Amino acid sequence: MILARIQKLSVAIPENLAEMLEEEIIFGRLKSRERLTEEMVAARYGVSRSPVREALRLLERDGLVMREARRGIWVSPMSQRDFDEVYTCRIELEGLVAKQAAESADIEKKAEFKNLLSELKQAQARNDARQFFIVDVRGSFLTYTLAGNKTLTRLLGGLEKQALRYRYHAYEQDPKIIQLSLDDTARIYDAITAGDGESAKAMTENLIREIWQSMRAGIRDAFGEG
Amino acid sequence: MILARIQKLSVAIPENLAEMLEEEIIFGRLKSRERLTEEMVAARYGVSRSPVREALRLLERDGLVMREARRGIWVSPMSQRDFDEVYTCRIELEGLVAKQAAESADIEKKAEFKNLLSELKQAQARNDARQFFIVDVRGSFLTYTLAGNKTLTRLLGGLEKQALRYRYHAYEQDPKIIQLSLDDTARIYDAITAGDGESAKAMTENLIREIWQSMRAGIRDAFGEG
DNA sequence: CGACACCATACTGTATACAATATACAGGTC
DNA sequence: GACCTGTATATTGTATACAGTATGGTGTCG
Repeated sequence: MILARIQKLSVAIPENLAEMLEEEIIFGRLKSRERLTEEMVAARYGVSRSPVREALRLLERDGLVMREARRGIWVSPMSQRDFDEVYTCRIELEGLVAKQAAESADIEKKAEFKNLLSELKQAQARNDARQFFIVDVRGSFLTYTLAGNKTLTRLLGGLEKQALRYRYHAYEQDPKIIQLSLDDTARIYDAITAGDGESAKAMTENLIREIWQSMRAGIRDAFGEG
Repeated sequence: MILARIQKLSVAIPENLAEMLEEEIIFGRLKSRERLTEEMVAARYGVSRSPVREALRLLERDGLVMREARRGIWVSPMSQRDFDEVYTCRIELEGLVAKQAAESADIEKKAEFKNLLSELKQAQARNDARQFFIVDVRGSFLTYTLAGNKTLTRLLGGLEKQALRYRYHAYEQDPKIIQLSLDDTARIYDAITAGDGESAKAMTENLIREIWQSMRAGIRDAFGEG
């Protein structure tokens, strides 16, 4: 999703717009509660309001913006409450997808995890947070692909992005949070590659729960309880 | 969602259109794989293509229609595979929502379950399947409201509808499947009202799993493995 | 000074017009 | 006859014009 969008803009403008806005929101260039007027977005990207409206519907679907009928659209507010919601859902669904991914027999795809892991380490070494998160998302999508459950992928797509907003914020506050993410991610990848569904699930659930707990106080301090 | 839409059509046309199309799809008047052209829908409901496009985006979000860029939109195909996907996700998420609903202290809302249950029994006695499912959906949304987890509600909204398609189909094949649904539903309501989150969760998971298994063969016979 | 009504403005919501693209079919070429 | 190419048509995708509504300010009245 993120990435790989140059020169694609000629087709599927709404999807591409949505991806670009997504990035703006995840990486905090569009801030929580900031208003988005259709005309502003249209002017900024040099298109008309029609594709903008559809792009905003897509963002709404993924919980990145909130619409109030006939009033407008705002970047979704962040709060500890929202964070809790996203993470309680993630625990269940990421656990399930890890289990189903582990049960896949697609050895070649599983081998990809090794490359991703080294890319993650490189990004971390270079202190390139943006790249780190982009690769991390690719890892998530690899997991989703392995699981081969389209419905689950659809649901997780809309959670992953919200989660990433919080994770990127946490990184900005304290860059060494990446270390935690990297260790966790490596362990998850290993569990999936090993092919033991039940333990992959349990590990994933535990790891996400850990991250959740470690980030929780900081989120409250930054955004309030909600 | 279903229901309560007469005279609201003046505002929020896309949402209302989506609800009506939703019903058409769930109750099988729009069949699996049937093509939907924007102009056809627009003409049928006496509106222009703009709100139709947005309504179709909403249906896409909930997995009820599939879009292929620049080719068109089709009612999502049903299959045992898709059914399995929806139900594996439902087990996790409905379990979670039941737990969180049980933990709510909103006694008045919980009391509503009693009324819903008697409505369900009436609908069953009258053999009014459509009404049965409509009330059942209201029960689900009451549970979601009690849980007070907007993110979870957003995710479940898109699963519930897909699930209902399969459940309505099963009903058409064999009307006494409603009996199973009623018993299950009553037990779930009781568990939530009792306020024991963990057991509400476990019960819900088991009950959904039971329904899943009982319907699975029939779904394969009707729609193929996928 | 406060409250209410009115109007201007800005924006969302809808309709329509236009552009671009996919599909089917006809005709030509090998 | 098989395959390719070009063109007609249907449908999606985008731009623009118009309608309706929420908001903020101004003025008037109590």
